[in-house]
Amino acid sequence: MSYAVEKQLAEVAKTIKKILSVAELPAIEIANSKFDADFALPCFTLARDLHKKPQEIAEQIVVGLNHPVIAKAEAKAGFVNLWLSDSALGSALGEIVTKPTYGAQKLLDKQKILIEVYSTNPFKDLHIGHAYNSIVGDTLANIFKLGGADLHRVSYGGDVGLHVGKSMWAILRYLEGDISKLDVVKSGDRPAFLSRMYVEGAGQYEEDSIIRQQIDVLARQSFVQDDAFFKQVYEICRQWSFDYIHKMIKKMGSQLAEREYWENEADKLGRQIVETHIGDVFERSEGAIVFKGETYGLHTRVFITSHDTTLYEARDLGLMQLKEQEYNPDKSYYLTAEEQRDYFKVVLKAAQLSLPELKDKSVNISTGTVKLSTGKMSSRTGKVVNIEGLFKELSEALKARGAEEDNLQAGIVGALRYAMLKVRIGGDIIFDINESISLEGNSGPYLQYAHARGRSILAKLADSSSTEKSSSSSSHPRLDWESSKKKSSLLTGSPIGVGDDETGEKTFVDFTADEHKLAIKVLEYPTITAKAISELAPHHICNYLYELTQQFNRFYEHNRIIGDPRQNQRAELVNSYCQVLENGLGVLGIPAPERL
RNA sequence: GCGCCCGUAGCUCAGCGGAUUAGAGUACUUGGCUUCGAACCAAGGGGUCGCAAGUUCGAAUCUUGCCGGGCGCACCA
Repeated sequence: MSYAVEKQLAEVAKTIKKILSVAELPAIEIANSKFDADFALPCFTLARDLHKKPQEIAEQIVVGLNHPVIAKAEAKAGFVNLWLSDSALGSALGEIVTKPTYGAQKLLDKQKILIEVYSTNPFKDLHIGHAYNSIVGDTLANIFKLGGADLHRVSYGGDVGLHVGKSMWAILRYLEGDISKLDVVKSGDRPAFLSRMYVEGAGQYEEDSIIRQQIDVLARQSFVQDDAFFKQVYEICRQWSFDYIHKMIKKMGSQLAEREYWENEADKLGRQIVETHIGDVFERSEGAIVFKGETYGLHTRVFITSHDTTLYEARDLGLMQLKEQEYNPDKSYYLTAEEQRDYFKVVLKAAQLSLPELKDKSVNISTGTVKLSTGKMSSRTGKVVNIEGLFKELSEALKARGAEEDNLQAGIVGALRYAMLKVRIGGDIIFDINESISLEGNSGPYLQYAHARGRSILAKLADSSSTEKSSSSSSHPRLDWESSKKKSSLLTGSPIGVGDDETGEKTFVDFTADEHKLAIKVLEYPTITAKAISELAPHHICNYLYELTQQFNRFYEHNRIIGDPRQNQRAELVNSYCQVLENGLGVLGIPAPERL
């Protein structure tokens, strides 16, 4: 995707190359915000090639540069500082309204990408770490999509193994052979019930060696499932879990996976892969089947235990194979916590050797650990925070601050997602519930508020213009003031808009300093999306949107929109701003309600 | 012990394919609502960018070595 500003700058770069008669030019950067300029060209690398001082080169460019896109150029400290002309700015802004997907890129065009958006274990509780992982997964999926990828969301559920044995042991004990006892558990209580059962089984496993043996038997049963009663109970409870997981995923503002893989189905395939490669990839050791990673600078891991059950390692191989068969993707992304980083390297190496057709399609992105700051929440519960408890806390805090009931959910999602997405993926994240629900400063609600504020101005304008005129209410109220004007050249949008051709009325004739600043910030969006896509870094979008809304709030503070002689132009500008903000929030999975 | 990740303002973090005068939020101090939403804006104090060398005209950013913290290293997921 090539946006107007990009094209304009490319033209300027061409001109500068001519002035210096060089073939290559460093990138024209967005100027540091502490300087007044829009863009800057550093001349330091040029200095080496041309054997001149950077400042001399900068001055040479300034003297020679005469381009309609550039209103002003200045040489300072080895940089050429550049200001965009009003006409260039105006035509670039027009794109935002005409392209609803403004910000989308083609960096990943035609790539088929698979991403595991959540990997949860049924039977166990969902805690804040699951929330973080799934929110990051969902947002990365949005970013891949923004990059033009053929994106597929999948998930993986651990429905076999020891943890299932632990849960099932406690559940079966509770039932005492009578499955109708499950009916007593009301649907709202099911997650808590399952969570209690798991905790009970896990506790007994540690304490009692006889129970441990019973649990081991049940764990094996989760694979084979040849006991009818076990199977019946297992399937009901697993369904309860998945219903709950789906509910929570949606509540966090994330999308469900289009294909949900279960360990159950990856198990057989995984075992088969391991067993057919004993000798060339895997080897027997102390009764288990292992992969010796030391040969490759990694460590040894067990794939099939000495009790002849598969481990996560083997099942992951099966999963990779399954994904390959069903999707044949170009890239397949796995999101894991950092403690799984080295684990994943081993599995990937084993996969590379035993399944060469996978090549290096699988990529692991590791996130840090979610830690709670020592707030009242962690001290009260004393342990990991259950995800529903988190929702409750967020909801109460928002209500206490006077949030409208209708938009409570939007606020919760905004606060939670933004708090988790605004920092770089990879490091540990210190989650402070009080800070995350704070409506002030660099927060989700700040952005949502700033959006609602802008929309409310536009709505007000739409109202006044529709009451003045015979009210033929448009389906797009926020563009109503447009109807009172002639079709603006902004909306037709000359492609490159260098302003040579001054035919027709321009919505943006000139810009005040404040308008110019806001406009430049709005137009920075595609540069940011490109960065977020290539680095897989949602936090760039967060930071940008925060700077954008800050810029808007400053503008709003000092400039009147309704009733000002420049009303129409400013409304257009606010509209562009709202559009970009809404687009950006959309990528983050944060709703942008018209009112809060 | 080996490997990976991380040390930037009191706290939470951006900035890291070097480049104009290290930035935000929060907390603290202060000013601004008869005008489009004050969940806002403006101003102030607060930093040996963990330490030390090296590369460079120039390093928070690259290299090396230390120090400090987290995680992983055989049958949990």
